[in-house]
Order: sequence, then structure tokens, then C-alpha cells
Amino acid sequence: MKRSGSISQENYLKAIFKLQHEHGIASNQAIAEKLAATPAAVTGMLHKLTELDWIDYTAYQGAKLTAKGRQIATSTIRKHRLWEVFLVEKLQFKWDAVHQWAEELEHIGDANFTNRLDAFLGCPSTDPHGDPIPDSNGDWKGNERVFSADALTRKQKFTVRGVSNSASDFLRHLDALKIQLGKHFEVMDFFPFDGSWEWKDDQGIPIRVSREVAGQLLVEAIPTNRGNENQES
Amino acid sequence: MKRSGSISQENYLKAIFKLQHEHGIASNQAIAEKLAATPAAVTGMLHKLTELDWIDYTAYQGAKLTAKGRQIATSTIRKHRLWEVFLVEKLQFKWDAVHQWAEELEHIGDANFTNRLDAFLGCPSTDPHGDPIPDSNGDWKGNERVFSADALTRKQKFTVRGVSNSASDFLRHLDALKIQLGKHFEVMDFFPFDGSWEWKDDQGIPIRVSREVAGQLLVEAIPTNRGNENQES
DNA sequence: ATAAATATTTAAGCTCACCTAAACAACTGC
DNA sequence: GCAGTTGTTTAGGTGAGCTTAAATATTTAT
Ligand SMILES: [Mn+2]
Ligand SMILES: [Mn+2]
Ligand SMILES: [Mn+2]
Ligand SMILES: [Mn+2]
Repeated sequence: MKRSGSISQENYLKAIFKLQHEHGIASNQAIAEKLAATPAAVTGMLHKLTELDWIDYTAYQGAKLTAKGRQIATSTIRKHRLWEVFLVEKLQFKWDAVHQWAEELEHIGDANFTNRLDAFLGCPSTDPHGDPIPDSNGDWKGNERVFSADALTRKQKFTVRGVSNSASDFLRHLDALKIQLGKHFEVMDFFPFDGSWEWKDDQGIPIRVSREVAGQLLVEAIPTNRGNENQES
Repeated sequence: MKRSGSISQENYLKAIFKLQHEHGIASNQAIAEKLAATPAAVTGMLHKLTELDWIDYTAYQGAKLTAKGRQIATSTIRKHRLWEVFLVEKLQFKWDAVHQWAEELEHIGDANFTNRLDAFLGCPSTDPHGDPIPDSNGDWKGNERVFSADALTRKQKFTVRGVSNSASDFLRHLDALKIQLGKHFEVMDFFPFDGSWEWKDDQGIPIRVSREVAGQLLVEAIPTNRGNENQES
């Protein structure tokens, strides 16, 4: 089996997929920004993707994926995230170094290839940044209990579940703070002056976290034993 | 670190590298055949590679790699063969299915990436087809004791070491004959009529091997205990 | 409602890597 | 040595995916 679309086409579909989730529709400008291209280039490609029936596109309105377009987009995202797991788990890359390579690897391999990679990696459900990995049908279960760390409240215990920004400098900053996915913390204090926090980790070691960091960190609250609000059976 | 050359350029360097080994120089026509392109396309690319100082090229004469060109070529071959090992050993692909994917994967990753992949695979010295894997300096030790199976002699015991043709249909034919790399055989008979052979494997099971198969199979003789000709200390 | 600002499309042109067809150079046979 | 064959290069052109600049559509502000 060959690649569904060209590398460029797959990148467009991926961008449209993500923008559609955020804004309901992908505007020309937003696509252009995400792909570091000019709006003129985007218009041209949107025409081509419309021809291929991978998007529905109305001039001046924006683009939405068709079923086939969505399938290609999610399969590309699946490959991207599986390769990132491979690079971290098997090749020992740091989590801030894998995106650039995954951006190339995601365009290689068919469904059979991807399923073998998936099996080899033990069918992981999230990538090294906490993002969910779609299954071969393009479906995945998001964790609804995850929310941005800037919405935490005092005394709350929580687990770090992901990042909403995968930029290298942010990830390296988290390394410096010894903040890793899966690690447990408790909110000690919040400082309205600058929006910063004091948390303490499972060893009782305190850290200071800026508003910028908390705003891009995804966490899941740990229900307290006595507190029983919003508990799922 | 980014890719040394474009994908197309790397494919040209790889082709020139192999042709140079076979014929001392890479002719326009031979390159064109290997890359399934027209001679006119090759001339154009040879000009570009000359500009980049990756080849020495004299019009109407042919191309030879410079030191830098050789470095890029061997590093691409290294990546190709390491990925083939990965696909067979880790993703359980059959040896006739890996070349197509390696042809794409070989263009991804820098030296650090490749060295990590190499380490993860346990620094293999040959790929699934018995071809040697260059080290990070582009050097490798060929096995001089390897020769084509059609030069075997009666009663000779030998080990299958590689194939000089990696085409899928040939590899699948070897699978059907249960001929695998590393397997031991003994020559039972040779039939000059059609150039075919009878061999028997380490279980004593006899197989018939055609001239076409023997001519593309690489083997290494197993020295007999009493015979001591050409023995290295 | 209209003017200004913003977003999008069209127009023209670029680079890369390829193609075909024609011109040209280099070998080959005698 | 010259004709014919083979191999190579040049000339002209294509398509994908870009660019900038100009034209046009849409949205926002007054
Ligand atoms: Mn990524
Ligand atoms: Mn990509
Ligand atoms: Mn191969
Ligand atoms: Mn290749």
C-alpha cells in the first residue's frame, strides 16, 4: 500500500484536523500559520484537497475534513505519536527532541506497518507528551478529567498528565523543574500577584511554578479519600 | 542536524557509490537505469552534485564520489540497512518486504539518530540480506570468504551468507526452498545439463536448486576438519 | 451605511526534479 | 578514416508546491 496523499497534503490534513477541533472550521490564515506557508499557497492546496474529496471547502469560509480526509489525518497523527513513543522508549531520546523526527516519520508506512509498530510498542495509549494515540480506526478516548493546571485549587493533589505546548524550550524547562508526566504533586499555595504557584512533589520537595508553566500543563485531580464529589463508579 | 542532501540527491549518491564499486566509475546510463530515470535527468543532477562538490564529473566520462559524497552515500546505506534490521527483527516483517520501506526511512535522521538506532539493534554487522552495515565512519569489513554458490564443488559444506539479488520474488522463492541466512548445507550433486544442484541441509533433507538460484546466492565454505588448505590462524 | 481594516483569492513567477525530442560526442567495425 | 551505432548533453517543457504583489471579498468600526 502506498501513502494516501503527498507529504504536503498529509500535513495540510493534519493541520485542518487540529484547527477544526479548536474552532469548528479551519481558516485559511490559521492553516497558513500552522504550516509556515503563505495564505496564497494555502488557497491553492485547498483547491487540490477539495478535488480529491478530502475536504469540504467554501471560498472565504474555510475548510472541514470529509470522512476520507479525517481518516488520512488521524492515521498520520497516529503514526506521528507512535514514532514519538518509539524514539523516547526505544532510542532514549528526550521528549523535547522527538517531534522534529516524528514530523518526517509520520509520512512513512501503511496501515499494516503502523499496526506492527503499535504492537511492538505495546499499544501505548498516549505519546510522550500525554497526547492520545488514535487507534487504527482513527478513534481514541480522551481523558475528560484532564484540565489545565492554572485551574487548580489550594490543597488539591493531582497528577501531571500532559502538556498543551510541545515546544522544546518549554519541555526542557519542565525537565529543569523535574516535572514529568505521571508525577504526583499537591498545591501548597497560589500567588495572585504574578499567578505563580507553590507545589510539592511526592517526596515533599517544594517547587515554584510560574503562570506561564501552569497555563500549559495538563493535570488530573486525585480524588481525596474523604472528599467524594464528582466520583465516577 | 538536517539531512545532508535532498532525498533525490541522496539516492543519486547511493547509486553512484554502488556503480563505482562495480565498474570504477558511474556512467550516466547505469545511473539512469538504477534510478529509473532518463539519461537527461541524470545529466542535470550530475551537474548539481558537481556544484555541491559531492562528485567529480567529466562530461561524457561519468561520475565518481568525492570524500564528502562518499560520506553521505555510506551514511545513507548505513541507515537503509539498519532500518531493514529493525523491520525484520522488531516489527517481524519478512525479508522480502523491508526494502521498500527502508528506501524511505534511509532519508530520515542524523548521525546521532542513526547511532541510537544502531545501539538499540545491538550494532548488527549485516542486514537481513547479508549485506554489511557501514559503521559511522562509512567503513565496514566485507567477508572475503563469501562467494557465489554457483562456484561450489561437490561434497563441500557451506553456510548461506547472503543474496546478490534482493528482489522480492527471489527472496520469496528462497523462503519456499527453506533457504535462510546462516543455514548450513552440503553439496550432494551438480547437474551440468541445466546447471542445477542437489544440496542437503543440516537435517539431511535434500533440496534441488536451479542455476538461477545458485547464481544469486552468496555462501561461505565450512572448512573440513581433516582438510587444511587456506586456513587462517 | 460607509470607510477602514483584515482576510482571501488571483496572477505571475520561482525552484526542484523530472520528461521528450533533437543535437552532438564517442566509440565500433571494417 | 569514415559510417553507423551508442551514449550523452542540450533545449524546451511539465507539475507540485511554493513565493510576492495586486485585486477582491468580508468583517469591523464609526
Ligand atoms: Mn509531535
Ligand atoms: Mn509532517
Ligand atoms: Mn534494501
Ligand atoms: Mn532512497
